[in-house]
This record gives sequence, structure tokens and C-alpha cells, in this order.
Amino acid sequence: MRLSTRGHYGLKAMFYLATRYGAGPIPLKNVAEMQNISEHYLEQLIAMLRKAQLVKSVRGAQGGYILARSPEEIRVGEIIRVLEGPIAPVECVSELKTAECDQADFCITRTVWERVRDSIVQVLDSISLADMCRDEEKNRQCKE
Amino acid sequence: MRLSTRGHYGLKAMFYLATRYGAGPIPLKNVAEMQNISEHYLEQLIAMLRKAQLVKSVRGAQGGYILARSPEEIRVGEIIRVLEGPIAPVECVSELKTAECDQADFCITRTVWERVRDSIVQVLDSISLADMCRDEEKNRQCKE
DNA sequence: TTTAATCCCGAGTAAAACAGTATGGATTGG
DNA sequence: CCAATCCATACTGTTTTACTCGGGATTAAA
Repeated sequence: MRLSTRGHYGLKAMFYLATRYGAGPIPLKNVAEMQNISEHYLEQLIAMLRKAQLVKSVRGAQGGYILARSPEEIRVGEIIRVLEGPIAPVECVSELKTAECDQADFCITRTVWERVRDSIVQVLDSISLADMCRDEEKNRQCKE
Repeated sequence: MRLSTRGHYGLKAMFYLATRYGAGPIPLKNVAEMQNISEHYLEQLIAMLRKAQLVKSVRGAQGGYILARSPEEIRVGEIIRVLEGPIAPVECVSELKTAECDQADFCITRTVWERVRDSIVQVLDSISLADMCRDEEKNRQCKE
């Protein structure tokens, strides 16, 4: 019942970009350092996010990455789907094409996984990067 | 974001035992056939469930497996925890000992995963095997 | 125009997890 | 006794994971 590090790291990186939104392109090196992730590995992850048009890249010196939309408009669920694929505790209840299962309607365990899937989706799609930034802000104030 | 087949098959098997609860020990062969699972593989899974005292075994001819408690008293969450380990979308928010993460309180992504974890737990722990049996009953009646 | 900072791309890889198989032993009802 | 069971351990092929490595393309700044 685990996420791979892709989703884990990917969200961290996107969150960091969200905190720096408006400050121009952020080089991946910074992201990797701040979030303590292997830079080369993160490169691969962000490539997926770029192809999915969640981030834009600026090449060359002084380049880096920028969120493709404002933090308010990016949901955690989108990020996770890009990096981990469609949300589905078991294959036969994937968000996308419901892979064929001979039993289909008769399978009661299936409805359990549908409920699990829906509850995960509900959480992930209800949180935007901006929400996370606000949480951090709040958190920092509490600490002072 | 996937369960392995352990949890998937394990729940199927436990559900089947629940539907036959009260009918004496059910041989694993029947379970495997009905749910279309490799018998040898299922043997390994049920061994885990036995060690966790969710099922009892009866050895010898006419033997088989019986739920250790009534279907009403067995929650899906218990089964999944036995077969898949503690519920945790990422390690640092495991239900058990919160593996140390240097950042801990500062990590906002962490709270996302806590929320996901809690929503999964809520679903899995709210469904008993008896609930599933009732669902199937209902389902069968609709089909007629 | 050079150089350094970046992004970009594809290959390779060690280790772990997964999803079983295989083999044989122990127990017990008929 | 024997056939139907459960029990235990070891093995195996495949896939996934979580990287590493090496180099190429682009561009701002010196």
C-alpha cells in the first residue's frame, strides 16, 4: 500500500517550486538540495512532469523550472497521477479503463477497492499546492 | 499506489470463508478454485493470516480453514495490515513507529500523506466481512 | 566568443519485491 | 493404511525501483 519515491519526491519538488512561484526559474540543483533528493533522479521525475505540462523549463544558464500554472490551480492528485499512474489500489478499479475482470459485477471485494480509491482521490484532488503553501505559512508562524 | 496481489487475493479468500462461515472447515483448494488463485501461492498467504490468528486451520482429511472470529468481528483493515504491512502511503507516515524524517514537523508533504493514510484507514476499518456478505446478498437479489 | 550553468536524453545496473513453483513432510478422518 | 488435507522451506523468473553514468544541447553572462 505504498507510493514509490516518484510520487513522494515529485510532490516535494512541486511544493518547493510552489513556494518559489513568481521568483523566476528555479534550477533543479536547488530543488534537489533543499528537498534532499538525488539530482539526476529528480531530473527524470521532472521530465515526466514537464511532458505532462505541469512545469515549464527554461534552458541555459540562469535557467530552471517554473510551475506551468499557479499553485492555486495545481492539485496534488494531478502530480501523483503523472508520476504513479492512475489511482487504483488494485488494477481492476483503475480510474481509467476498468481492466476486464471476468467476475466484474459479482466481485464484492471490488467495491471495497472502489471505495478506497474514491477516498484517496477525494483527498488528493481536494488539496492544491497553494493549500500546502498556506499550511506551511501557518506552521511557521506557530513555531515562532 | 498499488496493493500487491497479497492483499487482493487475501481479501478474496477471507471473503469466501466468510460466506461459508458456519459450514465447518473449508479446504484451501475450494477457496483457490472459487476465487481463481494459485493454490500454492494462496497457501503462503493464508499462513500469514493464520499466524495473525485471523483464521484457524483443521489438519488432516476433511480439514480446511475457518475464520477465527465471526465475519462481523473481522474488518478488512486487519486483513490488509497482515498481508501488506502497516498502512502508509509513504514510509514516514506509517501507522506504526513513525520512521524518523529529519524534517518531521516542517515537512508539509507529510501532512498530505497523513490525510491519505487516514482516509484509507477509515474506509478499510469501517468494513467488516459481514458487511461484504450483506452487500453480496443484496447484489444477488438485484440480479434476479 | 568562450565558458559555465543549466536543461535534456538514453543506457545501464544492483537490489529488492513480486508472484509464483517445487518438493517434501506432518496430520488425521474414513 | 491411504488419501486428503495442512505445513514449511527453498528456489526462480520477471518486473519494478531507485538510482548512476555519460554525454549532448542551449543560453546568459563575462
